[in-house]
Amino acid sequence: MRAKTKAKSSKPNYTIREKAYQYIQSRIASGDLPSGGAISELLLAKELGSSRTPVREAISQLVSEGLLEQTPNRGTVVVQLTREDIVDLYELREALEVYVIAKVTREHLPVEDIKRLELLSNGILALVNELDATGEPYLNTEQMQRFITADRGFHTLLMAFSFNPRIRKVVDETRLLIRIFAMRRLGYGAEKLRKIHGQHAAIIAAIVSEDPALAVQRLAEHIQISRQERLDEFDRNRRASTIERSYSDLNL
Amino acid sequence: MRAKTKAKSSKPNYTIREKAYQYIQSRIASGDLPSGGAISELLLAKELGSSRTPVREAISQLVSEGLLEQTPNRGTVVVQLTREDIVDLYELREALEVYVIAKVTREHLPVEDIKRLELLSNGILALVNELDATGEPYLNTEQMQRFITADRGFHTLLMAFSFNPRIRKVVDETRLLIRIFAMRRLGYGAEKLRKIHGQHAAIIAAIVSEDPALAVQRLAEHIQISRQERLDEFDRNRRASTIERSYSDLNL
DNA sequence: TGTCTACATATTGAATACAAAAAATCTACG
DNA sequence: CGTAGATTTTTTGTATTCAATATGTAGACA
Repeated sequence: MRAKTKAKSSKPNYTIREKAYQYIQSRIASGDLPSGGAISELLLAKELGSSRTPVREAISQLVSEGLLEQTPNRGTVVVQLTREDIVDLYELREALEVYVIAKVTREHLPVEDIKRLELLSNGILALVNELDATGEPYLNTEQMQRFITADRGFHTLLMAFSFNPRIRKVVDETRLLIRIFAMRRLGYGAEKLRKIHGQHAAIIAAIVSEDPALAVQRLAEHIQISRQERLDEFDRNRRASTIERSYSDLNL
Repeated sequence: MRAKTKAKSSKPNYTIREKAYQYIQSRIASGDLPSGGAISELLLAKELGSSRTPVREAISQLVSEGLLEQTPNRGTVVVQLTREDIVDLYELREALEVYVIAKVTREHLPVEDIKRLELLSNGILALVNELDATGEPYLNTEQMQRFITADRGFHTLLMAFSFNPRIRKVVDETRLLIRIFAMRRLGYGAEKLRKIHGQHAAIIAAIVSEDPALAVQRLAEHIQISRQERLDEFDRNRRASTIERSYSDLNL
């Protein structure tokens, strides 16, 4: 097995630039800065109590990571994913995750690593039990947060086993974009959670039985299901906002 | 088939920042700024006749693209790929290219697109003929350039058929890094060219016969062979520079 | 001679100032 | 009224200045 990769990304970074980066990203993630909304360097600088310079640099970075979009001499806006963007992002994810799981499965993953995957997977099962116990139909916000952490952790850990920081970085950025812009997922019920847990468990089983083709097939399917959900959501939102717009058109 | 994607990346960009970006990148690509060498904002600004500001922004972008490496309050250096970096980069390429060729092959590529691939592939064959005709054992610089163009074009075109600009971007950046830092390939002879052409032709054949698995296998092998060459080259260089260093150590 | 501290120098990070371009507003004219 | 053009305002792009941090060096002292 490959040695643990050098930790070159250890940047405590007390720079204002980094603070600006965190600040802007969190405001995008929270939906505070809406998709398609304009970004004002001056305003952000004021809010941060800094000059425009570090804000500009943070914006540059966010542009290169795909969260913002810039047109010269015009300005910067929060990216607005199209339907095709979602498809493209999921393809990218699928290509890389599938590659990694094939590699990982071929290379005989240590038992303790399998255990860690199962732990994360069981976190989802725990949420199912909570729902069953309380009788609530859907996850509340805090539980939803735990679900996202567990689900994300599962995939992140799987990617970590590739020992390829570059693949990891691309997948992380891809997942970030999807999460921020194509995911307002609400109302996860016990049934859906059970399905997802089942998929994760099936993937782990395929890894344990050292069947790369099966692992690939199951992970690909898992991702494609997730993709379809995002697309359905996107279509629903678009239909909704189109209707909304029609109404406001009538008001003119 | 998917519609042609919107051309959002059309930036003529007369900004100094963009000039600085081009300038620095070309100096890295030419080997003028050596791997591991320090980057001076002030010096580059002077050379460009500009201030540090646009240079800084260009540097930021190059950092995010992986050509430069930055440590806060210390400075910026041209990235120096390790052996593992090369392995990682080739894995990334393989994951994405393999995914794309599978997709493309399944989707029945139009004849004219196949023709375009063949055209590029034949460009390599033409070089073989030139070598045979002139009796030269190896490609000269100009021919080498044409080979790189043809070889790169083949893969780029293949990726273009995916109609996924995000995958294309990642592959492009990956290939750029490999080309700049892990490729000082010289002395390509007729035999090597024939092999590469054969591999390309075999890949095209697999696409034509609409056999995704075969196409995948052949492309993967093609990439892995290239990877091995880079690694061998890397090891040779390292051995050479190690010996060199031993000598200079003796001189102390 | 070796090491530690103080000072000098260089370089990055950030703030401010200025210029140029685009957007918004206003005005004159049809 | 509406529109074309001019003017004002805003915003981006660039230059310059200032501050903080790190590096290099010289000299004092053990």
